[in-house]
Amino acid sequence: MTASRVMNGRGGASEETRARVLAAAASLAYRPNTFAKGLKGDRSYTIGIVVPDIGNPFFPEVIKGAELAARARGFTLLTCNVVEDPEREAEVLATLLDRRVDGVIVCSARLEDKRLQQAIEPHRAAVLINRPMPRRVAGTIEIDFRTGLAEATRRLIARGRRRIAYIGGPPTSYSGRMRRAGILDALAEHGLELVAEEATTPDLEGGVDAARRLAGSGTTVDAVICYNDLIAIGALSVLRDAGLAVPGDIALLGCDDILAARLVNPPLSTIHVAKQDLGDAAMRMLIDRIEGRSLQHSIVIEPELVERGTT
Amino acid sequence: MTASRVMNGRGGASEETRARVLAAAASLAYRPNTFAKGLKGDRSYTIGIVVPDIGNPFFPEVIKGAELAARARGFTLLTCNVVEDPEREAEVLATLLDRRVDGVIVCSARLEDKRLQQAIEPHRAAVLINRPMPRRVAGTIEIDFRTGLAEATRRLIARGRRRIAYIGGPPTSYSGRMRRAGILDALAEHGLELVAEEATTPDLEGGVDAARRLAGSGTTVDAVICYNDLIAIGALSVLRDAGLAVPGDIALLGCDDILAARLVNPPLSTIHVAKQDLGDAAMRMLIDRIEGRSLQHSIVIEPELVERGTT
DNA sequence: ATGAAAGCGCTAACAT
DNA sequence: ATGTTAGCGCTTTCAT
Repeated sequence: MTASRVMNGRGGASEETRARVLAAAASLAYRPNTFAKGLKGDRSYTIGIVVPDIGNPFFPEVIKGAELAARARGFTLLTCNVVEDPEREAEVLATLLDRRVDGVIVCSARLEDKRLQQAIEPHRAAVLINRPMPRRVAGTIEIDFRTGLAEATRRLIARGRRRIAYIGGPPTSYSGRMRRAGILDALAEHGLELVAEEATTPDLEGGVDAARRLAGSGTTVDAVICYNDLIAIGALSVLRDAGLAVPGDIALLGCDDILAARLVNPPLSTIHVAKQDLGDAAMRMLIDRIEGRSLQHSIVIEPELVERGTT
Repeated sequence: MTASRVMNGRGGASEETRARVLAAAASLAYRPNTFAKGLKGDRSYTIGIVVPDIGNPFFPEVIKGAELAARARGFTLLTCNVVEDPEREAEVLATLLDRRVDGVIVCSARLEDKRLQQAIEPHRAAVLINRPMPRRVAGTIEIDFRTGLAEATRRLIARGRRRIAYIGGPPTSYSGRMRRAGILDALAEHGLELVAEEATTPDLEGGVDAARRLAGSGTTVDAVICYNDLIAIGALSVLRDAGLAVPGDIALLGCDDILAARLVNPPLSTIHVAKQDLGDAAMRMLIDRIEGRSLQHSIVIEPELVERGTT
């Protein structure tokens, strides 16, 4: 017991005893056993973070932000990759529960509402990124894509674009629906509608496929808005191969502002999201919830249009 | 005890008892306590993976490969980001030990040999990616950058390049030293030497800085080989801004073959590394070591030159 | 200031 | 086929 007190800096031990304990610990290369600590105590100082695909450059940045914030407060991160599969998401959330994590952050959850709520409720605390949820169940950090995309679409219209197409991402993505809604909002203000629409996987190949389908459909289009930058970059290569000028013939807009966006030619116009800040904010909110001070339930981050060479 | 037997599928329980236990477990939403399991047993079915920077697109791919392999065998991954700091690396390896992971994979370790060995030895099993180590201490997966870069340099020389510069990465990177050695090997075969050399951080900004220093030094150069693609892409933008033609005036070669490499303009010639395979191979080797069947100690993967538009 | 007892949830070893 | 005992390493509670 005395040793325990000394090792945890609880005081209540004479200076001499303290020194002896510390010396013994050092000579034995003592390290506390996390399992024993966790078995008794009700805290594991571990947090789970779930992302749809770590291979998508958006998420490592979020993880990085979250990890830095976690570490600063003495928490370790358990990163779980779901590979875009809702089943895996449920599975992973259960595993995290078994591991007695103190809380979970779920990025862009792919599970439908009811099952998501079921998977999350048993957790002591949770924060969702880009997905609404009753405050009792989870805190939320939302990027206001609806406003962001409405704004961007208005800009496109102001530049004379009328025949706008949308290439969407996973059907289960809440933020994807918001992006689409924002576009429709702006379009409606001008009595316009989407002239074409495709849905695809949120990666380069998905962009290539969708752009090909779009080109094959014969619909004339003067702007394409994409669910994310990866899709936009894939589409860009198809447009270029088809001999279309970007932005001369067709304007192109991505979303996320990943590293590659400014490297392609022409550099991709996109909607910038502060990815590390997102992870940082989520982690702070989660730790607040874990520690019982639930200051705020919902944070909304405004994304920012970055016009580069494709609009 | 009977419940334990049923839950672990150990048999030795009547069909009727089994059903009752399972029913009770379901109605209680029973989930085993990982800490209690871990406290008793000597296995946690958790593996730690340490990377220098999760923000560098190379590593998420490795993690993805490792995670897929781990999950297939019932292990969970603990991902740790070191942000290029050797101290953090030692710290993280100790934390992983506290968490009683069954083993660790360390990617491109930044710690110097002695401390690295000390940090790794107490672990039950370890595999290092791109760093040699005595077989008793850790298994290794190595990409043969020396041969790869020698080959690539020979190709550059064959194309008439003579004034070759190298922009290196972190001084503590073993694989960086191998890359450099490969270049020197090929150069020496033709009685050549490096005409200039810079070292920098392995990211876009590092590439920009180093290329500026190179340009400012006044040395004429007709080819630049870079530690990785990120540096090469940063350098590319500087060269372009300086009005230099790539590859007309200067050839440029990266390393890793990250996604962005084929997206820049002109597309970057680079040395392709099978990143997911790397993670997969490391995880298999680690699990073999954990389970006592240490089939092989060292795997060498040959990288492959991909010539695109910058050479 | 120090220590003894008990228990967290699980399983290996040993009965019955 | 089923149950009992004990102990993994730690901390909380209650003495001394």
